[in-house]
Amino acid sequence: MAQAAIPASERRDRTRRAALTPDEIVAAAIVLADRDGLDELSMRRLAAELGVGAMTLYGQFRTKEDLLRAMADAVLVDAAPSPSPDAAWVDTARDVAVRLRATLLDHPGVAPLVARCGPIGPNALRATEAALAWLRGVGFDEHETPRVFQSLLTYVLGAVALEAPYLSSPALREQKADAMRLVYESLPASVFPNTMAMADHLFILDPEAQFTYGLELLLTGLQQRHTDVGS
Amino acid sequence: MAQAAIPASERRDRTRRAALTPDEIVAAAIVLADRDGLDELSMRRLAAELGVGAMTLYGQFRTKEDLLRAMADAVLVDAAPSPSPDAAWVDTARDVAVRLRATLLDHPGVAPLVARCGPIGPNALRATEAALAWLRGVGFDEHETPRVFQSLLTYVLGAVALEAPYLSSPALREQKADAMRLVYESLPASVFPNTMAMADHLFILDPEAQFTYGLELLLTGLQQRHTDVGS
DNA sequence: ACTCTGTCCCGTACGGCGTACGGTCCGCAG
DNA sequence: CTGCGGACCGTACGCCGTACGGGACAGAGT
Repeated sequence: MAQAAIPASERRDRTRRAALTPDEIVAAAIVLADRDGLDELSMRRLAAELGVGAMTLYGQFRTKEDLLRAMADAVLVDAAPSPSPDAAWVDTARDVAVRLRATLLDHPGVAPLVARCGPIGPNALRATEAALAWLRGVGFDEHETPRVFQSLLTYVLGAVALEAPYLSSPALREQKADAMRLVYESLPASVFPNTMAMADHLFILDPEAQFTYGLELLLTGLQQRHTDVGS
Repeated sequence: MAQAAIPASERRDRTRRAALTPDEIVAAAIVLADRDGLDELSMRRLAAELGVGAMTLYGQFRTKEDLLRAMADAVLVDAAPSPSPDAAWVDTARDVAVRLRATLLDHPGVAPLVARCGPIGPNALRATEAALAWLRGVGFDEHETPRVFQSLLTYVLGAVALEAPYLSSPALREQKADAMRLVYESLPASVFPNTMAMADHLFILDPEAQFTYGLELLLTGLQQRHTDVGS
């Protein structure tokens, strides 16, 4: 093969390149997943984006699954709560939930992976530990703390799961919008009066306000529970 | 080709079979997805399960995506709330949330699709309409109702998203369990004291109780909101 | 200077995927 | 008997994840 003819610009500097690091790969994978959607993320495409051959990636990740797990965890740097001593714990709770949601929605391609992979990566573990320590610190006991943590996490992940698809790729977003318009225009108003009346608030408008609403419900319940149990 | 030699038992009764219906296909797809996991659901395998060729399926569904949407919706028959007139509305709310979760966990292979596809199928729309009508009936106004509905849905879907992977296939369940055991055994207890202390309650034990706990938080908040706003 | 060795990198190939296309077979209407 | 319309599917194409084996190159040993 006429390999000598390949120009240096496409050869990605064939002189030893300090090895393609896992972090470079993960970063590129996240960019690709967020831009084109998770379905469009293939090992070949990712490798092409990095200017290497597909099999090169398998030097750093035994499997595509491994890479996906790494992506899910990479997104969770800075997910730990940042309690300020002079703020009410409810405000800290709200803040961490809002920040986590924002982080995940910044990475709509990666968001589905976070729920699927579970909190087994180093960043996820660090954030979990910090959250648990904080909850213990504000007066929840050993039994209550994991329940509270998990409840908040559940709500945030649910909200993201419902929102992220609309952001994850132009194609999917448009397809959803089409389907919804079609439904709302051809739906018999006599059978679905409430759906029609509240359609706008149901799915489209102001997901931020919707998220806040449910979060406040949760926090109200939490506050009550907190004072009931003691501390 | 020696087609005459194919026995009738494998030919699936070549005499006109009243056409393979979409519902048969969807039912078989759900069984397959729940048994082997969503990743194992391919058009070829599904067709083989039904005793037909792969391309036969495309007579009923333009695309695999269409089939997945149909599966997501099929699971939602009976998802509508069943309010009994002499029960408190909070109890009805709890009941519908618990039932939806149970339904989705009965179909761990299909559950991820429900969040991804949105409520655009006929069953989903029927259930949504019924839920909205019920909420209006118990005193939530036009602005509040979709918020409440969406908040409950968010929590249930989040909970299912966190639980379903553990049920969706033996392979994945075992892989997760392995990863978690490994983490919990090789984790430096000095850095992760809280995670270690509460590990059992965090992820493994009694997801049902965990779900109920967060649901009660949400219902407490809802109740307070309900009395604040009026009715 | 010349080999040796380890490390990175990747060309090739295999089996499986979704699905476009163009038949083939059948029961029935004329 | 002939023709038709619809259910069914064999084949093929371009992707996918990834096992395998080998090529290129830096530095160590002689």
